[in-house]
This record gives sequence, structure tokens and C-alpha cells, in this order.
Amino acid sequence: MEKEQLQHIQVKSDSFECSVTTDIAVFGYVEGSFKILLTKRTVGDFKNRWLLPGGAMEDKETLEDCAEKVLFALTGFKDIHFEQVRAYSALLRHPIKRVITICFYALVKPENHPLALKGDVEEIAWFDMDRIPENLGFDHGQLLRDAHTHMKDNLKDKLVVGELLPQKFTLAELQNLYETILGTRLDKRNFRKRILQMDLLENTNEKKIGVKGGPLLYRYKKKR
Amino acid sequence: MEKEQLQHIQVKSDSFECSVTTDIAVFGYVEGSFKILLTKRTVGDFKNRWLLPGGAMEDKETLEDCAEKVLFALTGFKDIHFEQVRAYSALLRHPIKRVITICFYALVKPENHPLALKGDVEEIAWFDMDRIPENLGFDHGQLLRDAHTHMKDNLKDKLVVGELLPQKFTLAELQNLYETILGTRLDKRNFRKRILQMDLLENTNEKKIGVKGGPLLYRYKKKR
DNA sequence: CCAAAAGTGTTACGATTACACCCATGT
DNA sequence: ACATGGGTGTAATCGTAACACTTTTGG
Repeated sequence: MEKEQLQHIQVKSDSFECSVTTDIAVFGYVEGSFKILLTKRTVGDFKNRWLLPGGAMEDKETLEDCAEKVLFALTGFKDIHFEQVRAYSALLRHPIKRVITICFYALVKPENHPLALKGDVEEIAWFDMDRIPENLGFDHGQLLRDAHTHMKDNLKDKLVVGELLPQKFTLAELQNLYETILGTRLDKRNFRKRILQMDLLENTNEKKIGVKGGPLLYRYKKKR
Repeated sequence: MEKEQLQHIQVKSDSFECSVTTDIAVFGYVEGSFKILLTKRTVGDFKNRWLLPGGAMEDKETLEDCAEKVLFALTGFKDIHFEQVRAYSALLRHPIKRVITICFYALVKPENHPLALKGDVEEIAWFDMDRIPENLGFDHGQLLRDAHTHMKDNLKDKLVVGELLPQKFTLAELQNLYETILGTRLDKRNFRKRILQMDLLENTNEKKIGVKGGPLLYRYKKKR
């Protein structure tokens, strides 16, 4: 008689409850090289493997809140822009218990965030994107690959650069960032045309001092 | 002293556990019109609102398993192709308890799947995509919009058409499907060029009978 | 005043769009 | 036989990519 539990079980209270975590691919952009933040921790099955930073979602927080919390704990930085990548739920992705994770990515400037060992973190370090350690713990190798392609796509057609640049920046700085992240060389004139056509930046009419040529500074337009 | 619970709480067992559901935007393609499957159920806060079909994830199943299970329960169809859209975790998205949901979409042919009322489903029906009821329950209006744009993107550059076509189909049938889903009219010659260039289809050298002109049948190439 | 970086326009190319007729088959 | 839908190529257009010199500023 109680065979009717197939739809809309959302409302039932006897349903299975599951640990939920977020894992974050924190990409770092350092003048010409592109990095990923990894940690090793002191406990658990993947003690000796590098991992994406991650943490459990708690009672009164959204996944985004959780990602923020984790990232703040590690880097001390707030108000970072996150993008959701996707959810992972393979049964054995965690060796001990059932855990699903939602992967996010963020873009930061490492120089702004001295790393500190906190909590059960034993080591934390930036790795060059083309020298990523093999065999990340859990399924984090997969998460990282997915986050990376997702991030590149977003960059190309949505100009999502997170907090990688100061509020006012030159087009050359922006182009540099693109080239580093995409790993390609771009034509200066075509790049400027393309970016300015998107109509997302505005000229501040200020010049950046201390650099030859006196480049103009741009900023993001206020959103309407 | 126990302040160090910020990272890698995945391994802790005292962490918060959360109800997890999947909701599925099941899009239906019926010769020239494009539909979405919605249900009303007999219980709960959103008794009188239309909802995407959804259900709770259980102990020994992945999110994908769960989506399959739910869809099977509703339509009796198996081996449908799913695509993940994203996760939703707003604190008050469910009025009674904390529930996060992962949204998927699927593409089916309604004609293959007579609808039946099962479980706590009171009504189930296909709605024309341009006559969607207002005020879906929970945040399902949002999920549906997101799933729809996601699905159109996938269609355009990945040729993801799920199980909407028979194994062997004519290019006209495929074009028809595109036009219905994207809501635009396409040029026959350009369409054929574009599709065949993708190099995902192969000619079976059979002709479809019963239709004038004797169109060739195509099928998906074996994946390499 | 010299070196370094900023800034700017035009042409060439490839990709996409528009467009019309003949052929095969079912009735 | 005729009506319906299948199948095919070319020219025009648009967006993207290639390319080099002058101007500004710091040292």
C-alpha cells in the first residue's frame, strides 16, 4: 500500500538525507601564468593526495554561501565571484560515506591572498596549470578539468573575469589576462574591437601613470 | 578549540545532512509543437500549482539514477538521455524543510508514452511551451527557464537530440525538430550542409517508404 | 632623445545566408 | 499524370583574422 513513493518525495520527511559539499577550483592569475589552488589535509583517506579546497554545506547556508565560506577560510578573501560548474554524485566518489558535491570555480589574484594553514589543512599551494600533480584525491581531477573548460567558455563569451583585475585597468592588462588564461596569443587591434563592441566597459578618461605610452584606464559599466 | 571545521569537512560524520531531489524538465516534441511535462500532486504546499516532475534521491543511487527513476515512474520510458542543468539551493525554496535540487532535462516523444496517474500525482499533462501556466510551484519557473535555454544551447552546438527521433531518420525530420525546438525557420540547403559537416551522421542508403520523394535515411555514426 | 608600449584602419579571407530548379515517389 | 516533398549549387553578405605605422610617455 505504501508503494507510491516515486514522485514528489520532496515533501516527505522520512527520505534519505545526504552530505553535501562544495569543491572549488580557485584559479589564480599571476602576470603571465595561470594557477590552481590545491590543498593537502591532515586526515582522511586522501591524506597524501592533493585536493581542491572544499567543505560541507551547513544548515543555514546555500551552496554559494558555502563556497564563499570555504574560500574565505582559505584565502581570507571575500566578495569573489563564483560560477557553478555542476554536481557530482557517483556512489563511490567518497570512500567512506555517501557525499555529493557541487563544483564551483573562482578567479583570484594570488598576490592579494597570502596562504595560511588553517583547520585540517596540512599544505596549501598554487600549482601551475600545466604542472598539475597527478592523481588528485576523490574525483577532483575530473572536477578540475570540467571547471577549467567551463571557465574558459564563460570568459570567451561572457567576459567573466571575476576579481582578477583592479577596478580600473588598461586594455593591455585585460588582453594579457585573456592570453594567459586561454593560452593563445591575440591580435591587439582585433581584441580591442571585440571587447569594446561588447559594450561592457567604459573609458574613465584617466591614464595609468608609471607605464610608457600612457594607456587609458577602463572600468566595467554599471549594470542596468 | 573546535573552531577548525572550515575545510574538508567531507570526512566528518557530524555534518549537516540535507534532502536532495532531482527535478526534470521533460520536453516533448510532437510533430511541429514543443511541450513540457508538468504535474500536480495531491499533497503538500503546492497542491494547486503545476510542478516539474521530481523526486528525492535515495541511498544507493546517483542523481542520474534518480532522474531516471522519476521519469520511468511517470512515463514508463527508459534509457532516455539526460543533461544536467544546475543545482538550486536557496534556503526557502521549499516552504517546509531544507531541500536542494539538481535540475535535469530530457527530450522525449510524448506519443510513445501514455501518461498515467501514479503515486501522489493528481494531474499530469503536456503543456505547449508558449502556454506554460503561470506560477509554477517552488522555484520551478526558474528551473524551467534555465533548462530551456540550456537545452537549446546543447542542441545547437552538440546535436543533442535525445531520443526524439527513430534510429533511422530523414534530414527533413531532423530539420523539423530543430525548427520546432528553436522556434525558427531554417533554410533546407544550409541546414543539410551544416549538419553533414558535423560528421556525426551517416547515410544508410535506405529510403524511407510511404513518403513522396523517397528521402534517404540517416543514423548516428558509431562513436569512436 | 631614445626605448617601450599605446593606439588606430583597411584589406583579405572564410563562414554564413539567401535563393530556385529538377528529380523521385505516392496516390 | 500530377502533386508532394526530396535533393542539389552558386553568388552576396557578414563577421573574423591579418597586418604596420604613428603617438605618447618614462627613463
